[in-house]
Amino acid sequence: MTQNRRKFSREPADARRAALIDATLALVAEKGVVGSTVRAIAERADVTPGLIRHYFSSKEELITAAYEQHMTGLTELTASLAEQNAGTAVSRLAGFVVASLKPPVVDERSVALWASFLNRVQQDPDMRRIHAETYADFRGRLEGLIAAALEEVGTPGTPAQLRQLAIAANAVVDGLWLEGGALPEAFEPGELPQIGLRSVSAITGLNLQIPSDAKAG
Amino acid sequence: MTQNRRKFSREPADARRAALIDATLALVAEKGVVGSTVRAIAERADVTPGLIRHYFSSKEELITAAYEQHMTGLTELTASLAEQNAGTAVSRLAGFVVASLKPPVVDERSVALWASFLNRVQQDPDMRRIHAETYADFRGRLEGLIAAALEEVGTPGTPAQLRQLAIAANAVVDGLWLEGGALPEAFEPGELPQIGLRSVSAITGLNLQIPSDAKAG
DNA sequence: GAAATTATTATACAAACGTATAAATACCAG
DNA sequence: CTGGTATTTATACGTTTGTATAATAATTTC
Repeated sequence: MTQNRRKFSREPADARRAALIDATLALVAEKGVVGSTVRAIAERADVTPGLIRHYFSSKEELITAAYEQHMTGLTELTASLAEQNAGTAVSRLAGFVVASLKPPVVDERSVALWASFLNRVQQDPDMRRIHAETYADFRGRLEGLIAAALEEVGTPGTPAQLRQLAIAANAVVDGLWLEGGALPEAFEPGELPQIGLRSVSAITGLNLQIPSDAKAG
Repeated sequence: MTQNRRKFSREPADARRAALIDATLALVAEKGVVGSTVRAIAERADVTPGLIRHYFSSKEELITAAYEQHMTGLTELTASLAEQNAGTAVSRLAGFVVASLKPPVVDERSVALWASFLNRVQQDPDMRRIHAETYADFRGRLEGLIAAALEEVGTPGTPAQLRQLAIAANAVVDGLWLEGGALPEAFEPGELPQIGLRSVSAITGLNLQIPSDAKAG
């Protein structure tokens, strides 16, 4: 009988960890956390199941790591896409809103991941901490952009006002992001960025121009 | 040896179905769909696992029934709470917004359920149909209320405008609902209805008074 | 180039899963 | 009070689950 033991190569630990996390995110988006079995994750990463326990002491630890990467990655992706819009503070805010409401940020997979992790977020203290931190980070960036834009046009807000404006603007963006990812066929291409800009304009009293690349969607 | 077979009583089919669905929703909110095992659902309903298959031909069918009940129940609950605000069209709109952003509509469990079902919604055609219908129903009610309020104050909107206003208002409400249910400790009591009213006012150009019972939360 | 290291695979195990089927008993009709 | 019915319980089966441990081989070290 020929030996069927499979060939393999030893990868750098960082790359292997990253590959396992990527495979986890891909699978969690499709099947949810409980539906993503260790065996299926290993198969997606082209690795045998045992290896997962060499890098993560339990499935739970892998899930937590994947969640943290997804959430921080989402904010960083949005911020980096928004940075293309230099210039005035108002245009930076507009760029941030638009970036939040276009692909690749608006995406079925991203929303699916967010939803799949929510149960754990509500029950596991570590997950809840990550959620609170990433939510505060995103809303904080938005609040900073709004504050700068209001100052720029000569109508600065009080801290209490800024807090409420940030919560409201964040809610519009989150709501549109969610619905765009959950039910894409309900919206015309480019509709979400447009509505997002109008809404944040109305809420803040700013006049957010539609950036030239806002149509893509 | 004494017989340990448990006592039971034969319940009306409707009541039994309802009890099984209630148990399913309670468990799905905590553990997600896959994490809600048939055995655990049966235990929560104080029944043995086999009985579930007497009322539902598979776990999937039970899950679908539970989802439909949850989503239609949520919209009906909101609408019935909002009906207390009779009077002008503007106040009816305000009442609807406030009802959407207070308990019992804003609730960790409700948001958990929404999130838990999303995966199935994205992959199962039946679930997706239910999702699209309930989303369209909720947004449609909002659009009707906005249309009536705008007419009332003498500034009616075009269909295209009404559509965009409804999407935007729905996004604010959904975003606030979601964040209030996902991270309750991030908001002051009564903050969500207040911000919701201000935001929808800004978006629609209407002046939504704060109903007298908007403070509770 | 031989030896040591450890990343990776292979195998095993008890527990839990959805579902199928058979046995029992609460309730209704007479 | 006595059957008949079908709701409900009990048991069983084959898979799949997360995890633990032992065997192997790719790579590094000297």
